[in-house]
Amino acid sequence: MQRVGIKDVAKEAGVSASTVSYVLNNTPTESISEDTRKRVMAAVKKLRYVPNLNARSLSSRRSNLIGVLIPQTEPGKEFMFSNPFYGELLSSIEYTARQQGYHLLLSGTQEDHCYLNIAQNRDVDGIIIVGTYPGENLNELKRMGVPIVLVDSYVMDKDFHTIGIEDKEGARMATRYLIGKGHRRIAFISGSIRENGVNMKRYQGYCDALQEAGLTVDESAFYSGTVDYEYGLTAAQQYLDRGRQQTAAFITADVLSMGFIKGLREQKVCVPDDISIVSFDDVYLANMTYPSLTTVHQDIGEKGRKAVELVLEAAKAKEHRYTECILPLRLVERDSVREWREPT
Amino acid sequence: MQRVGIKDVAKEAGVSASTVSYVLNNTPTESISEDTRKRVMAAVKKLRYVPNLNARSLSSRRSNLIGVLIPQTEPGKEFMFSNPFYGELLSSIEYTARQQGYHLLLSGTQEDHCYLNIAQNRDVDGIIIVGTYPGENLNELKRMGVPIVLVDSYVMDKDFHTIGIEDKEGARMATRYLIGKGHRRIAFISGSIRENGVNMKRYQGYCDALQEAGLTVDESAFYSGTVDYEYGLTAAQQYLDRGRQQTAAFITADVLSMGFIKGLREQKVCVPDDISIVSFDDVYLANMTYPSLTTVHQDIGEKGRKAVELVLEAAKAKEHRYTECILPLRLVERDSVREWREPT
DNA sequence: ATCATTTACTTAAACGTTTCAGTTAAATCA
DNA sequence: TGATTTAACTGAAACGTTTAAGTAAATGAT
Repeated sequence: MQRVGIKDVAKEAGVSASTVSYVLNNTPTESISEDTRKRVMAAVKKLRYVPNLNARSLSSRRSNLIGVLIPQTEPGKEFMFSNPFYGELLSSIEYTARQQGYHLLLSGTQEDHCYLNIAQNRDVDGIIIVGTYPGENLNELKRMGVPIVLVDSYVMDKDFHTIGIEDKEGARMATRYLIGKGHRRIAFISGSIRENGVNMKRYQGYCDALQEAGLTVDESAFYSGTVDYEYGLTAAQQYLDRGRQQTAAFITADVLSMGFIKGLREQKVCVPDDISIVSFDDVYLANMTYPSLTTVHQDIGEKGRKAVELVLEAAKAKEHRYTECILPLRLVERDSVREWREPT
Repeated sequence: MQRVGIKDVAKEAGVSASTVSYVLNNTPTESISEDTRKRVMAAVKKLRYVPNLNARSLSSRRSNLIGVLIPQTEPGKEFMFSNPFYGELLSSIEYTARQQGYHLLLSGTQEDHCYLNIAQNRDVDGIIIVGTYPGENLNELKRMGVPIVLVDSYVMDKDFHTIGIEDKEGARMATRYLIGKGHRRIAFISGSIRENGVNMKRYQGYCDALQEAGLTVDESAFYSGTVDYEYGLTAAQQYLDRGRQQTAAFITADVLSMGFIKGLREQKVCVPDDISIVSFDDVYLANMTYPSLTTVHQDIGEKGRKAVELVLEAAKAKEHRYTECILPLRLVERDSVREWREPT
């Protein structure tokens, strides 16, 4: 099975291999006559030539490849998309990249350090990392001048471009909204709160809103686990076990809310009649479910587009300039919240 | 920024580059002394050497890369994962591939023929194509000996391995189930019915079940659009416009059901009280929603695993042997169906 | 002691591009 | 007219691996 290479095209067109390369790449510093250009293109078409991008990468050190790392929530858990948020984000990244002639090298991230490989191995032009990772590995990444965009990460390091949202402000907005509806005891339900993480920021926003309103932050209103449907179910059980002390909950992910609502419903506790919920993300799902979720909307599509934009910009720029991009949020009112009047 | 290459390792370890290569690849035909092996590994560690996979691909014609093509339902539509099914499938594929040391080259597929590029360009070891595509392009693919696995496609061509499910039988099972619950007028709601496509098979199963039971296949019970939430909403409107003639519906995708249920609810029509629904796929979502969906369960994780298994098996085998894999289905009973007694 | 085999390597030619540094021949300029 | 520039190419050395073929020393068989 002989591949047709650039030399075959050259022979067919009666020119040298380099000329073919210049034609194909439209190299701006080289001048090619209209005639040769046509002959080359004809040969390309005739022989069905498609350039081998591996060879091109090797030679030029550009690969037209973007590495994308998506967190795999649990080590053994097969579905990294336990949160549909990632699917939507990935989809947007893929689409945007493709429009610009880039392909995606996709990998989930567990405990191992496979993203190092992705970076160094294939000469990717840039890397988009979704979520945060242990700092030691990030340091490894820094030393290999590949541009890196961190999505939803609060690693404050000027060597990485970042793109995120106003997590704290969004959480504040959500909590305030519940307070505005008359709620005084509001649960906070989220994945794990690591220092400087997204959930931490959201917790801060939640606390701020409570304090502004003169309400106390209650330890027993705090629920923390993993960001998935299962923990939503668990949180519901915990809520019931603790005696249903809150009339509302701010939940940091739609998928968590789904589990929470389901868990409650199994015990005949209804949303929003018995407890109101505001959640976060506004994934596609949030409007499909019953009750539909009142949630903090973030533009996931835009997040993906920006991530690609940033990474390609950085790849093309010669000198490193740090960029940060924070996307706006807004609250979308749907059916998971009701006004609350304290029974007298 | 000088990359550390195999030569640097060789120099450090005091051996030739090929020896390093042999050590790294554990080439079974070469014998290496324990001493050199250790020296090489030490040098690798010391210099932080990571092999360049592009060069390796170029030289060996193996890339440890699997191309994955996921359908993008509509040309302009950004989210190829309009159906969460694809996200779950992709996730499984990614995980399985990674366990075996393979990475994914991901691309959506629109009208353009980008999957040709993926195949030829990067020397992918195999391609997994989800859904069906215009035959002409498939012919192009055939001529470049890359193993190809078609997922959920009824292209009957022994040059492609295939993996799928008993679509017809599953639909029959679903429809029968509704009939067993007393329903006599059952709608069929699906995406477009292309010749030989998955939806066509499911339609056949639906028809079979009706005919077995002596029921007539009614034109006005047939709804066809695109496989997404939006069409679910539309179908609901159509159902209402046509005068709610059916007491049940077999819907060929969970995501369609979600839209359908939502669309009905907006008009105060309830599932399962007013109309029963059995759908297909059993995506993660199907159990999260209210009412939870009675649906034909397929093992999406297994589908992904099998796809990778097949493609890698084919990549390693010297001679081409056609394989086909059909996964079993089962009906999962949840809350979207009720018994129906014809009012007298 | 001699020849054949095995072990443990090395050399060098691919793999298919890009790109720097020439090399012509024609066009332009003084 | 001769010198200089420009347009249009070509040759060959990278890029970082793999791998077939070769070699020298050590081992084994006769």
